[in-house]
Amino acid sequence: MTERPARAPRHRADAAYARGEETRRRIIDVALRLFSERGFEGASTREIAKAAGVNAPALQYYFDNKEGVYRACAQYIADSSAAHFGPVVERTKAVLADPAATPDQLFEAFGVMLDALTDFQLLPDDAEYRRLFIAHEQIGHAPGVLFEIFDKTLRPQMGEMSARVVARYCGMPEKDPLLAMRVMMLCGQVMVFSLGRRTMLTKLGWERFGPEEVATIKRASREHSRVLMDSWREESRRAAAGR
Amino acid sequence: MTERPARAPRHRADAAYARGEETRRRIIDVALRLFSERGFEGASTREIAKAAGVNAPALQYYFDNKEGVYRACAQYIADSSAAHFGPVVERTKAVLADPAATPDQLFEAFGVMLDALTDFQLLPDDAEYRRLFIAHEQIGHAPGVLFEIFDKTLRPQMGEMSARVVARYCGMPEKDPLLAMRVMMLCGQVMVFSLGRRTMLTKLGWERFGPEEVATIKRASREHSRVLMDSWREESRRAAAGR
DNA sequence: GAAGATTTCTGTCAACTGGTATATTTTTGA
DNA sequence: TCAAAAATATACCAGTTGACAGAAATCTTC
Repeated sequence: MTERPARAPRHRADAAYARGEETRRRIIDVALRLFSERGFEGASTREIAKAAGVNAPALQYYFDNKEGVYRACAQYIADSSAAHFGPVVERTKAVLADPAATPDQLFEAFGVMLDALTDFQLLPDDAEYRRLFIAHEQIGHAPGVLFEIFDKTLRPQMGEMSARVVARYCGMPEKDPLLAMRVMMLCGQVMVFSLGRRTMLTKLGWERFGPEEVATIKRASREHSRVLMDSWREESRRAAAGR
Repeated sequence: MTERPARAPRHRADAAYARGEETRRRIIDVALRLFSERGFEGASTREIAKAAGVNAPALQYYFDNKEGVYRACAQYIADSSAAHFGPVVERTKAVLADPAATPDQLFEAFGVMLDALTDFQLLPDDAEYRRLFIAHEQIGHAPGVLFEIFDKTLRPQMGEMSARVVARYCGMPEKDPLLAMRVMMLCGQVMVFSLGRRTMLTKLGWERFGPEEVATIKRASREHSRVLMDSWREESRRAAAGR
């Protein structure tokens, strides 16, 4: 492998030559939609270029190649996701830092994370694009760029926070593999609406996941979580007493 | 639209000319794998033909066109799925037909359905292909052939059976939309392992869903279902008493 | 206002796609 | 054994794809 040859100059993010940055954003916007709808291979560079109002070689110019365009889209999603979950994670962190946190506070912290997950997957307009984009990666039908980013930051954070908060609520050890699975299954109740979107909508006779539907899901998932977490708590208590 | 022109003769399923049936099966085998891995558009007819040891026009000969090949694959999955779930549905039907069925029997009937779902999605070797094939349809990245078939038979059957059995266990009306959502979320606990396969494996630090892992999931999902269904039952009882 | 960097455009390429027409070989049944 | 049916093979088509080279236009800076 030799060094990357001196090629066409990359664009500048300065205020100067701002036009480039503008079209760059426009390309990402359009590409995000098309990659989501048709997958990495299904979306053609020409189509992206046309929809963005530029011509084909512009993609090479701004992103080197098709995968570069995809990579930029993934980064965009990662950034917006981090912005969405950041505050929630901080909130949970604060609750966990308080050694006198009540069970209700602990449960509420988990509930807020669950709500954030629900909103993220079902509510906003661009949730649909995110969902599809992720789905394509999940079936290996696209470079796993977004997954890589997620696996490094967001997922571990969210995973650890929820595990810790549930562990403390139930009096279980934080590293228990059973705990991890249980937490996953709690999240699964919500995630299934996103991952199995089509199935869920037809089965429930819903048109879409509007605000009311999402509220219903949130309520149910909280109730279920409360019931299950209470039962785990009771179980831990009995185990501790019987020891 | 004029009538279909008299084209190349279709193959015969007789014992006579059995070789054709053989290669037909071989093509479906290979196509199933490739469609699952790369999606409808991602899998090229030439590649399928080559992997099946035939040449390109053979696909036209046996299945008219690419979508025909896909359709045959979907039908194959649908058939094998029906074979998998048929006995379970019958079993539940029998329990429901017994007016003296005990709560334990009712719960067990639901548990068996949940187990079947888990096995179906996680265990067998070709579960992976089925899963991916379905996933591609779920993101609209393939003709919705399999979904159509499923929506007509399997899904309504499984859905109605599980709803009825849970309703009777909990003393809820069968048509309650809340019930439908609750049952979905119960199934979601299991489905999330299949739909979000990659995420789940990395989060739990598992290599694959082997027999032990599946057993663990089954045990947990049954416990959760029992706890939740009991709580719903209690809720119905209270509602009936307080009325 | 010119030099130089940045951005956009035209034209072209080889590779691959699904599909077709048509010829050849194999198998069957009388 | 031999004609018809079935199965396989050869050669080709028009359309699309990602990528590239290089010219042209636009903007910054001095």
